[in-house]
Amino acid sequence: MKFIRPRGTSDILPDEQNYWNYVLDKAKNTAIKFGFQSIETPTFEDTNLFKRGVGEGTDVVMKEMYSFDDLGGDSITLRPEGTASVCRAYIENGMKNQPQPQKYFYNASMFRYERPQAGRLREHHQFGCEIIGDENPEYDAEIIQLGWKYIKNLGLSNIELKLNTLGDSKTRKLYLRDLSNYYNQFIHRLPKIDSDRLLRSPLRLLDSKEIITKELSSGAPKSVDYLSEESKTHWDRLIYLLDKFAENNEDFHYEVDNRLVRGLDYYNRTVFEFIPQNSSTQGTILGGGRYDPLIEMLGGPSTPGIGFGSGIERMIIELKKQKVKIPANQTVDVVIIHMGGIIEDLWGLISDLRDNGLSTVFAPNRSMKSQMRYANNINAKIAIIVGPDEISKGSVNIKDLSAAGSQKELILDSKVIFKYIREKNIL
RNA sequence: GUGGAUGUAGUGUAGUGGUUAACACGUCUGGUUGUGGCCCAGAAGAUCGAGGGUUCGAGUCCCUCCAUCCACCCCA
Repeated sequence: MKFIRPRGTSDILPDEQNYWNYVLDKAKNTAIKFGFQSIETPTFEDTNLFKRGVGEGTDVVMKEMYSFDDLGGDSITLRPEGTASVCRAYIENGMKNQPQPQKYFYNASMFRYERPQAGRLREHHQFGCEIIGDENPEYDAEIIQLGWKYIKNLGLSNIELKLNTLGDSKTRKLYLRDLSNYYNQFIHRLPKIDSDRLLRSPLRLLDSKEIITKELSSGAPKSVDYLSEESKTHWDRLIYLLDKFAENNEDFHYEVDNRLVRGLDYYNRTVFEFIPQNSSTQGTILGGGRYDPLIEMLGGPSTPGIGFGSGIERMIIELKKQKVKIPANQTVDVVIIHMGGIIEDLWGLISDLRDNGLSTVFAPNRSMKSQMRYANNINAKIAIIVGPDEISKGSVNIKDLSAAGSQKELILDSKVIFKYIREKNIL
């Protein structure tokens, strides 16, 4: 019986870690520059949190949740997304008593029972950012700038930013009604997929891939025309702010796409996505929007919020596709090559080396040639060679593995060894 | 959940019904006594994704399952 990992999960092996470290470093550092703070919430939550927050009618809740009853009989769900949990934490911990708005970032596994594909997993990792407690469009602009800056700091290019507004809940109902009515006129011409969807979520028809629907969609009512006075002001202001931002950042571009829809119920007003040009269908690298009704829906005080989630795995796929140069994995600094069963005489030295910041390992107990090969194969920078001869003399041989024939005998004294390494500038 | 493609050592591949499944990279061991990278030699490593079936005989054909990939759906 062989075990294999569950479908749609992945092992992130040491060779891949430089990508993960790179992406997460850029993500965190960028968010910190924008004044965001790290937050962590549990991997699983009360199932109702997601039903209530994400929306009973959404695909995510209806057919993609990892839900189960725990031994106490409570229904538990592995989080399918991050925002609901963060908002729950905001409410539960009384974060409204902290300076507003609160700005959080997190990196966490998300779980959705989906049919796996490249860039779509059952467990994937999201770096997410949220601004909670201020409804002004300046923060819409800020979160978009943060997303953009993050992607830019990663060294990615040719990423499109798409932007839309869904209006607020009142005008949205009106809009949805008119949108449904519009498509209903053509119900007999719609492909079955879309006539089905029309009942569930009419917004979806706007970004349908069916040719007929696409044609019909060009004449469909636009959400921008249904904005309330406030939402219109909000939207216009956001556009103005982004245009201003673009004046100082030449490579910042956005495109208003009134077919852009997002799948979670809590979104209102601003929604946006960053999508690599000529990407496949699993292309969205970062997506988010405003969710003003959410906290109240979860039983908290009426509190606006806006945020985004970005898929780490998708970022890495794109980094590889664009051949962005990533720093290599950290390698070992010093390998101790030892003969004659005297390794225990070197533990003091090994300890000193580590305490002074050098990653140090001893070679496996094999022939010297094999130990040297080992040092080479793990890309170590320095070999320190000690056998019975050196022990009796109280010395070591130290060798710079990047240069041929650079071996030097030193006395077995960590200070002398550090001095030599520093002077020779080997590391 | 729907449709399609694929599945051979750790990785990448060859093998297109017939003896002990091949090659490259990687790993390990050697190339005389304690010195890596190049080179040379050798070894280990695959019940050919799993289980059934057809056949005298299957990695090769058929079925089921599993997994990966692609499209849909959905989303990060």
